[in-house]
Amino acid sequence: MAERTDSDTTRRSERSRRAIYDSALELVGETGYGKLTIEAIAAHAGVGKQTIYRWWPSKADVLLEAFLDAAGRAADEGGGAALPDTGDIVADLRTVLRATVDEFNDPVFEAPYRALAAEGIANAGLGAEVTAKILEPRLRLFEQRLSAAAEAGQIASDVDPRMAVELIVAPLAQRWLRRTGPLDHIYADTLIDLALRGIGPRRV
Amino acid sequence: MAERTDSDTTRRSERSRRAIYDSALELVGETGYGKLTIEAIAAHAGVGKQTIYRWWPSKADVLLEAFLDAAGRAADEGGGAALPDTGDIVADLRTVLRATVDEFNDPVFEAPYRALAAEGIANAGLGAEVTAKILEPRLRLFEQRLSAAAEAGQIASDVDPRMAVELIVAPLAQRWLRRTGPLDHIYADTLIDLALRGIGPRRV
Amino acid sequence: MAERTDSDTTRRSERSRRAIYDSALELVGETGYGKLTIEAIAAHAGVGKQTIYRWWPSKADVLLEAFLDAAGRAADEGGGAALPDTGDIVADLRTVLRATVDEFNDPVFEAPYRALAAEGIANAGLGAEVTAKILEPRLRLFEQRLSAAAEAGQIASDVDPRMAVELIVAPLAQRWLRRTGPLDHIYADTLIDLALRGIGPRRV
Amino acid sequence: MAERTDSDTTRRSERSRRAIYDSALELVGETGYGKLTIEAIAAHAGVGKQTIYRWWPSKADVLLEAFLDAAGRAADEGGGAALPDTGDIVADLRTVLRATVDEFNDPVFEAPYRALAAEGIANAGLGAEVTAKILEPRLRLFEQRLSAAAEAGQIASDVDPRMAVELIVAPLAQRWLRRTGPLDHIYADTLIDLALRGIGPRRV
DNA sequence: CGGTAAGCGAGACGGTACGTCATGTCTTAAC
DNA sequence: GTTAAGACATGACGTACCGTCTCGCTTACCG
Repeated sequence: MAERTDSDTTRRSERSRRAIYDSALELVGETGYGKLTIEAIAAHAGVGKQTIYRWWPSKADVLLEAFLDAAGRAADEGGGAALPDTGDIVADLRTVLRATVDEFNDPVFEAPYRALAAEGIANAGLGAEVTAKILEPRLRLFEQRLSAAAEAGQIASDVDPRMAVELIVAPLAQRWLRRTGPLDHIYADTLIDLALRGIGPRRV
Repeated sequence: MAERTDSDTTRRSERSRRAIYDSALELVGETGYGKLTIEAIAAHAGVGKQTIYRWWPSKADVLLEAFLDAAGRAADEGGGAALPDTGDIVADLRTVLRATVDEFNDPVFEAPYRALAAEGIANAGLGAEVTAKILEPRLRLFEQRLSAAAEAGQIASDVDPRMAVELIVAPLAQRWLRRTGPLDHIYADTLIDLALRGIGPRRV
Repeated sequence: MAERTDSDTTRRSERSRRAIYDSALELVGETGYGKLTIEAIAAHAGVGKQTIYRWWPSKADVLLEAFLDAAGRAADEGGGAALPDTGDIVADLRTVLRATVDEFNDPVFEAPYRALAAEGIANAGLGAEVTAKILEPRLRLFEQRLSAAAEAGQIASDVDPRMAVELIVAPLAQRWLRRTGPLDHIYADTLIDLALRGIGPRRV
Repeated sequence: MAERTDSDTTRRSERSRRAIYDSALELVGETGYGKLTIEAIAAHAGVGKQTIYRWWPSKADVLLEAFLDAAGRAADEGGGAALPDTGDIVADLRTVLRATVDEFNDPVFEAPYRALAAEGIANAGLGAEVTAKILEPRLRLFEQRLSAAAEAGQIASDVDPRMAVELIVAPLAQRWLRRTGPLDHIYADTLIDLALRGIGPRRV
């Protein structure tokens, strides 16, 4: 992650990098992404501006790395990578989607991630990075869990797993991003139910 | 729409407003939202900066109104408001979602709308406006069409229409916003099929 | 004075002109000439900007007329035009120069006049007007009084009266304009004494 | 002079300062002080506006320093500080006052100095600076020369030297400032003669 | 005495400059 | 030889006034 440039990275100040990460996350929460300034990050971190420009190409990249760093730390502490697999796909999806809802409602997580999402939507380059480094890894976990469920006969086997993932995840993401409705555990449960059953006419 | 402020609006220059709308839409397509400048809009429109600041609180609002104005004109020309209702919900959804896909792939439409979406995601105030003025009206059309389909027995009648709409619309919107995959007619068709059937195990 | 333009002046609003004069003099005292604004004068006078632009070519001219108007009123009340002539030139000069010192120390008089003087120094056109309408009439009074004194043998008769006037008046004006020293009655008296005697060696 | 602020001045760009001085003097000559613009100075000097705002509080201060810098250079080249002392006070005063007249008639000198004088008259703060840095040093030279003349018996010894200086210098300065008459060598000579003799009745 | 044209208060307009802020590059001194 | 500090050229910000214009209204005059 750190080797964004080909400079000799060995002399890089670890202390400065940490301070920059912390400042970026703190300030984006306080002032919002639009008013987040490289100068403010540098000043708050007690660091020269050049130290930021030397290692990162834009403030979005600073924030992206800061976010990934924080997420990595959280993952190390918590369960980490894989989705739970109790054998019951519905129960497992509930666990995961409810946790996701809680994350989206946690300001500490939400502020930087929403900023990155918004910037990634506007800016294709950053968007590709955000997708590759944050979104896709997560979607792949869903794909794997759903494939396992299909093999276990709990999910239709003729469905493209990627499409299935999107059918479940997209409505929740959309509600969060566009703020089109409440985002709570009930919504997560209802969504899972609906995605599994479909909205077509009931076959007796 | 025009009465954003409570100033006497009667003296307002219609010519200037048109020029500002046109310039905003043109420039956002050329330079992107991030590099879109009030000064550039004013210069391109042959208008004083103050004329923009007098009537709009931010460049996002200029763009929002410009977009709504253009959309209104397009709607006046084209069919306009309601979704088609041929009696066949699947066929109608295909028509509409394929058209939506085409819109998302049309640079003239995409540039300003993507900018507004991104800005609305970062900025709750603008987001509420975008949602209320662009997104919700559209979602309501879907709700109405789906309710009619439910009465006709083409859709499950025990499903919250709003949830049903989201199940269909959100995956497409997310693909577009996050650029997580190709966005074409096949995707639209597949999505409709999947949303109707659900991803649960096939019941015989 | 009023016929600055060739417009029909008969329909001109006397009430507005008075209000503009008063506002100009009041505001120049409060904010200084540099920050004096046509818009502020108009707003304070409850008058449209155009009413000012219609009748005066610049804010300096507004102020000049306002000052002349006020000076004319003061002159009508007070003695008015001529310098005193008691037969004793020294006593008369003392009277007049002491009064001048008092005027220069009176903020109500000083603010607009200093502004006009400064502007007239920077701007030759206005300077000519100020000189012609304020300064010269006053200098001519001095010339006349000194000529009378010369005939009476109280002043050297081989001296150009204009030069004589300047020798007396300029040091006082200079002290006031450049603030190079205290400006009081003692200074006035000393100056008169010195100007009469000269600074050359005493001829026993 | 340069240490107007308490910022570390060591990093300051000498090249920029020179360019700003030159531009200020050139532009004030071309467009006059009223139309002199910080933006124009910056553009003409190839300098950012902020570089001017960083080091000077106002355009008047820029011009003051530019003028002092130019005057300092001129003084280094020419004779510089002291007034001539040939032993003949009248001859020396003629030399100096004629030179002063020539300076006042030289557009290169006149434009910035007149602007500073006018601005200093309107603005007490700048006026104090102008007086302290330009006017007073010059007046002190006159005082010294006149004191020497008094000791030599060429000037009345019972006259306050400061008053004597003003009696000679003020009329000339006023003629220049207020443009109340021609400013030439004859005027200078006449003025000196008159100031020495006084305008009182001739004592045989 | 009723129509009409001017002056009027109001304020939008295209501009220019203001003084501030942040950008990304650069130089310097200190560690 | 990277760092903190911060000056620099650049360029956009949002504001204040400029001088011009247009809008309805009021008011005097003139036919």
